[in-house]
Parts: sequence; C-alpha cells; structure tokens
Amino acid sequence: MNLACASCPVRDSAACSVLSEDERNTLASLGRTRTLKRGEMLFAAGDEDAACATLVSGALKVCATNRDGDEQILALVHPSGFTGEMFAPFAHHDVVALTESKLCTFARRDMERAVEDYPALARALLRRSQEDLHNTRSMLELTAHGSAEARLAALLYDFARAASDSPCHPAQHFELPLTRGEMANMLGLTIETVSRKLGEFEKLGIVNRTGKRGIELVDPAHLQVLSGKDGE
Amino acid sequence: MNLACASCPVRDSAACSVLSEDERNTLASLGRTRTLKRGEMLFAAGDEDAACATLVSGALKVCATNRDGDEQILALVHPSGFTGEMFAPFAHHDVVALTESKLCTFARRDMERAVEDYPALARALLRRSQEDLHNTRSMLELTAHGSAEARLAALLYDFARAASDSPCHPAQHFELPLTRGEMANMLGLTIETVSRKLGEFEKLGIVNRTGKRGIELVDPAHLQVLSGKDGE
DNA sequence: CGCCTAGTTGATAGCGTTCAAATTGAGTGG
DNA sequence: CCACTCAATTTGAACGCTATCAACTAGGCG
Repeated sequence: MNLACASCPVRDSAACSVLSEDERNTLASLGRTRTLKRGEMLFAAGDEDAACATLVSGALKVCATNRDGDEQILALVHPSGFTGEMFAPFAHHDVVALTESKLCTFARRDMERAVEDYPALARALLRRSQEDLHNTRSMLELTAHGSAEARLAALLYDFARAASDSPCHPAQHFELPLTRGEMANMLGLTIETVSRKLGEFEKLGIVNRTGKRGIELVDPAHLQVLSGKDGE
Repeated sequence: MNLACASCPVRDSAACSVLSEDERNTLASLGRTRTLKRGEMLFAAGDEDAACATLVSGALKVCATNRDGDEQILALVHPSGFTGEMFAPFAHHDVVALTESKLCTFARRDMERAVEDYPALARALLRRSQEDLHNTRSMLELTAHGSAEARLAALLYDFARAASDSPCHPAQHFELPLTRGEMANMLGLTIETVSRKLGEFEKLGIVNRTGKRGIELVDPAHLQVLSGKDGE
C-alpha cells in the first residue's frame, strides 16, 4: 500500500477516490507529492509540460496575466480539488500557491494514460470539471452584473461556507484566505473599494473584524441578501 | 445505420464522433432529434429531468435568471457543442435557442449510462468540458477587468472568428448572431453602451455596419488591440 | 397608416477608480 | 521592551466611465 495514500486527508474525496486500492497505488507510483510555499508556482501559462495535480492541503489560485503584466485570479483550488489542463498543448493560466500547500502531482502524459486506463477516473474528472464550470459561471454572473457590494458579499459568504464543516451553513468565525489585493483582483475591483465595502459591512453590523484577516459573521442572512443570491 | 447520424453535419466533430459506428447507432437509438424555434427552451433552471443534447445546427444560449427576473447570458453553444448538466440533481441554468436549432437530445439517465458504457465518450466530454471551462474563464477575465470597449471588441472578434471557416483568421463579413440587448446582457453592459461603442468603432474605421446586424470588419488588428487580448 | 420592436442619440447622475496621505500591524534588531 | 521599518490596509477627495432616464429614428407587419 502506498504510504502517501494511506494517510492522505483527501483520499476519500479527491478524484482518485473512485479507484480501487490497486489502481490507486499504481497511479500513485507515477506521481509524486510536492510542497509549495506561499507564492510558489506549480506551472505557468505557456508551459508545455505543465503538471496535473490533486491538492491535498492548502490553497491554490488559478490566474491569468494580461499583456500589461497584471494578474487576474480566475479560480481558487481547495483541498481535494484537481488542477491541470490535460488536453491543451500548453497551460493557459498560472497556478500559484496561496498558502503552504501539499499536492500530489502527475506528468501530463501519465495523467492522459491514466484517464485512458481507468474509465472511472475519467468520469470523476468529468464531474469535477462540470462543477468547476458551474462555479466559474457563478463568478461570471456576479462580476458581469453585480455591484461591488454584491461581489464582496458573495465572496465573503463563499469563504464562510468553505471555512465551515457543514457544507451549507456558513462558519461564524474564520480567517480570510486572501489579502485585500487578492480579493480585489478576483472580483475585478480595487483594493480601496474592497476595504471601503468591508468597512461598510462592519458599520451595518453584518461582520466584525479582528485583526486584518479575522472575520466574525454576525448577520449571514443580510450578507446573502446583499450578494443577490439568496433563495437559490 | 442510423439515418440521422449518416447525414449529420457534425458527425465528425461532435462528442459522439469518438464512438464506433455500432456504438454511435446504439446511442442514437436512445436519443431523438428535436428542432427548437428562436426563443424556445430546451430546459429551464430547476428542471430535475433536464435533457442533455448535442447541437447540430443553430445556436443556443445558457443563461441564469436572478431573483429580479432578469437574465444573464453565461455562454453560447455552437454546432457540435454539448450542453446539459449530467451530474447535478437539477439544472442550474436555462438553455434557450437563439435561432432555429436542431439538436440531438438524450434523457439524462441514458447519457449517464452511455458515459459508463463508452469510456471514449466520457473522455470526449471531459475534453469538451475543459474547453468550456477555459472559454468561461476567458469571459470572466474580460468582464472583471475590461472596459466596455474591451468587452465589446473581444465579443466582436470572437464572432468574427466563429463566422470564419479557418479557426484562426476572423471573417471579413458576418452577421451578428445576437441582438444589442443580448450582447449587452452577455457583457454585463446596457443596450445603450453597446450601441454607442459600436458607433465609435465605426467612426474609428474598425468596422462598417450594414443594416442592423451586418458587420464588415475593416481593421481586425485594431479590434484585437482594443480587446486587450492580442499576442495570446 | 398606426403600432410595435430594435436601435440610436443626448443629458445627467452615481459608483467605483485613481491619486494621495494617514494608519495599522508584524517582524527585526538594539 | 522599545524603536524602526516595511508592507498591508484604511481613509479622503476628485475624476471618469457607464447606467439611467428620456426622446427620437428606423424597419416590419397588421
């Protein structure tokens, strides 16, 4: 039995969880575990042999860089999430660690082979891909029509849910995983606007801030209303 | 041999093109062809037994409806494209015909079965899903940071490419597949802004308009610069 | 001809950006 | 423990882009 897999915290939730013990061990022997420090890059846009990876712990960001050199965060990857463009000749985006992160990486050609050899893995990745697509479309819906207030409210609510154990109820206390700059970037706003809106949320009694990153969510319902996404 | 498949214009490019003749015919016997008129809905957000479909001809839009009742176009589906949420318990978005459209539809449970029975189909759909994801992220990049001008320029350039035979070079003459309202909606702008920017593009000598929908692309390079996406 | 929908054009106002400066907080060395 | 430094954040004031409201034009169809 593979040592890494036996104690892997996402062994029951990652894409590879659909494999049998044997299959998983065979796959594991092709990959290697890797640790990225905050800011380290898994692969960059344009890389031809970009790796694929399952995130074991930590958090990643997927971002595009335009010709002026500024970044845009397009998606976050949470533990048990999968990243990597298996079918494109080169990577379209950068993937960077937001916090110290452990990953299980595979060469793209090995992953392509695995998808051929294990149909269940292909189906699991298809399912994940469709979920990613849905999440990205939700972001699109938000950034295209939503005000700065709605965008930030939705982001905070997402973070509160991600920080909670139960998938539906938001956590009452949590730490923001992103800096103001990263939040602004992700939402297509400026640092100043994010800061101001956060201040307004506090004045409205929706949240309390403790330090720079700590959030106490006082009125989640109000936040949900502002996000324009209640009742969904 | 299945009659519909034999003469299907997308038989070599749709997801089912990876199947053998026999497999394809078996799959075809489970589905049925269907024609939608402009504005007709394939399925609505919330439908539990939403169909899956390959688009044969025409064009579809995928859109979300918020609680105020206004729509947001999240994606377009072009011929040979696939639509349907196979793994969600219900559909998250509406899918509506933009023009008269022919589709090849399947009940979701049949599609789920087919994905299990034909691994190659699962891989083909995975590939498509990742492409959709990439397209949606491109839209996200645009709407989050781009000005109205950049958004419209990028949309026009996309249309010009979609209207062209060769995948890379934009068509010189084409018809806009969307109304001003639909373009505005898709880009998170207003009808008025789209109209004004189109007017500016014409004054700048980038395009000429013929009638309400006709476009002659005079200066594609300029358009690409404005879109902020050249050199990619 | 009148009606209706799609599109254009103009004037005004609001929201978020930009530029600038003050403030906080964590880390470091004395 | 304190002073220092640097980055992150907050706050303030003014500008600009796009939305909004409103009027007008063009084309299709009974």
